Amino acid sequence: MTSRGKRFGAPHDGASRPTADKSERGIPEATVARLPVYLRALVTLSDRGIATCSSEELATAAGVNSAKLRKDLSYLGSYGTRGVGYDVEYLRYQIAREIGVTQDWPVVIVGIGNLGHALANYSGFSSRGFRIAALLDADPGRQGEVVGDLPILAFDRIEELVAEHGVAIGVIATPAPAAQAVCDRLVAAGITSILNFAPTVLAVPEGVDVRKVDLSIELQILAYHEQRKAGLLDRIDPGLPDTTPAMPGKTTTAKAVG
Amino acid sequence: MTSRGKRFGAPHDGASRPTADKSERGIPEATVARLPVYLRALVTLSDRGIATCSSEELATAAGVNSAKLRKDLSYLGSYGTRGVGYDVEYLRYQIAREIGVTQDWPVVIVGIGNLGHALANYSGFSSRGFRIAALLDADPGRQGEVVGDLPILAFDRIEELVAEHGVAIGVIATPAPAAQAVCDRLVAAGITSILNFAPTVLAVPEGVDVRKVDLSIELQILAYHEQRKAGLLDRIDPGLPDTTPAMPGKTTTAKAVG
DNA sequence: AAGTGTGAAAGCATTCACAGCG
DNA sequence: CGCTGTGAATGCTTTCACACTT
Repeated sequence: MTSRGKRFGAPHDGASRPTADKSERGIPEATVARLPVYLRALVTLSDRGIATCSSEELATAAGVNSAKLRKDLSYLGSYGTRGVGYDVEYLRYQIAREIGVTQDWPVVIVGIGNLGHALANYSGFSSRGFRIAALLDADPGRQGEVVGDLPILAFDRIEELVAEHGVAIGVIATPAPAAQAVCDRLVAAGITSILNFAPTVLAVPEGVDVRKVDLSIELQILAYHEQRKAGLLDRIDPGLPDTTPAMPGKTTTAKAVG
Repeated sequence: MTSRGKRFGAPHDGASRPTADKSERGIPEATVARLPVYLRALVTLSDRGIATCSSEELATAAGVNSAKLRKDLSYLGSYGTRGVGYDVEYLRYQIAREIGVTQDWPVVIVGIGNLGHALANYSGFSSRGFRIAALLDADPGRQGEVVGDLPILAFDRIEELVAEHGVAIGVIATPAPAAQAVCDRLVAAGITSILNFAPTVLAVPEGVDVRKVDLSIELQILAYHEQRKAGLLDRIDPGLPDTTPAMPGKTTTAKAVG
């Protein structure tokens, strides 16, 4: 999804970016979104001491089918050996390089509430190409507290931190009402990639990428399918309370959830 | 993305499910994934006291373009008025009903570590169609602790809880190594929708939907694009350390990140 | 043999552009 | 007149199937 070149980042849409040239490094967005999954699968295989794997094995470990995997890898180059498969370490390195995580990216986390704490304590950052450069919060009551080795700093210091550490990626873990203002300030400070945990659509200028993680949205998508499964049962075994209870015509004010 | 009918849930893939019949409620998966976003936008408009909106306005609030919004809504029915727009409350109700969140779904959260705590304290559940039925953890040291009104219970009680509360949706917030075993037990207990926060691919039987939320994957996707932006600058202003530092030929053991 | 890499085909999703309705 | 709803066109993604390499 990444919304470079668009004012709003849509959710999970594999919107293609304005490709400079199809031949020149044109990796499809859908493929880019899977490369991290392949990378993790390779790390798992590597940890198990497996030196070589077929597209079938790697695909299984990554939860995709092998045709898709091979097509995806083909955009990176020819890193396999016909008749044999892939060298786990070699492919792992190539994908890490393609993604750009052979070195660590410094990241700032803004909003150190419940979620921010959890993120700050997450141990997987360093092994996956990231390093927390700073924890920021606008609430003076939280500043100074140490969370997972790092002190919470005043949000005001964002410009300084971006300049000093070369931070390009920011994580927003604030309440929804604060998110847009925080986002604007991050962008003004020079941050060009944002991971948004606040349940809000962020508006950003062209050239800034936004991805979002939204618990409620994920649950609601599950609920939709769950309802459908239940509905199938209902048709076999009817007699349960069914559709359209309240909310008669338009303009009524029935309590719809949101 | 939901992987009903597939053994593995792929990440962010809009994999279509085995449609029973195209005419009979065939809402595309990409549309389903956006309905929650529209719902949230409508709630925001509603809170602002706005009674009516055009597709253009709603699309802006939801971060998509109006053609896509109208096409999406057309799968639900004709809930707008030509020349006028949409009644905010009415459309809100219709979308909530379509998603299935006019009543609350009971949800269990498994693994009450840092992230589990954050999820348990998240206040948005009830207003968005969900209710935490129980918090579970396998660690006796955590059991009994009260988090956001609810006590942490032994994971062993899952079957009992599913039966008693009719829980269909489970959230996995355990460490990665525990996730598959927890998942298997949830499925055995009767849960058919899973939201997975553990950085692992889960294998589930047909009929069980899995969605995943993965911080590292999101950050790595951002890193990929960020690297590309930096690369463009490099070509204008060269002289920076560039590609392919270590990792010469295959079989080498350079330290690739994962 | 075994398994990768890849054109070509099929399937989805998005966008266009406008008929049709209030 | 304005704006929705929607076929048709376009573009992307996935799948197929097999030539080709080791």
